[in-house]
Amino acid sequence: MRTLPRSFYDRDTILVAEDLLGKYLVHADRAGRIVEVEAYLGPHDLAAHSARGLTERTKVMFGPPGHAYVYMIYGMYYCMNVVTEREGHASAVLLRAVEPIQNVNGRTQGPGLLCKAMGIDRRLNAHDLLSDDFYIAEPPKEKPFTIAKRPRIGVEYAGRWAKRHLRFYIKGNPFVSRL
DNA sequence: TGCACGATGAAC
DNA sequence: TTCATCGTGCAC
Repeated sequence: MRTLPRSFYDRDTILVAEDLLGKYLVHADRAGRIVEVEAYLGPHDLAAHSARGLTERTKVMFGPPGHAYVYMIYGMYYCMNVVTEREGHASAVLLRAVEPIQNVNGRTQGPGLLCKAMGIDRRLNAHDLLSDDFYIAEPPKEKPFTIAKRPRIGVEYAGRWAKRHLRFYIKGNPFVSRL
């Protein structure tokens, strides 16, 4: 499998989000096919963590593209994002669900369960995705699919940003967390 | 130094 | 609709 190059992530976040669908997320001996994601467009996007500026937690979002932004949510789950666009722009794509491909145990529907099943935790925060043990790759073979677009989950507080269709998933895939 | 609150998931 | 559970961010 071919690991996605840095240039893949150094592009418009919405394009990266849509292109991540169908790709393989690999961590150690585990692999999952990405079937649902959400785009967080930068400091101006009120639903994005980077909207409150550069902080200890969000500094990875402000860094170079192609790195993982992993944080703990509600004191019990981890969420994984892929940092996009040029350094300093602070945008990212949240991985919400994967389809089990290899050595994945348990449910993978939802960002928290996805990380649990893939063995992803805070140790992988800021990890470069152009590495040998944790990366995203072009799948060996891929059949055509339709991309569905819906509002993001759990960001009702973000005003008009909450209404935008920035969640993307593979239409008809049974591993998508929510329709 | 203290405290309110989540880009969740599961139970009721 | 409620709750578990804790790191982060900002108020004091």
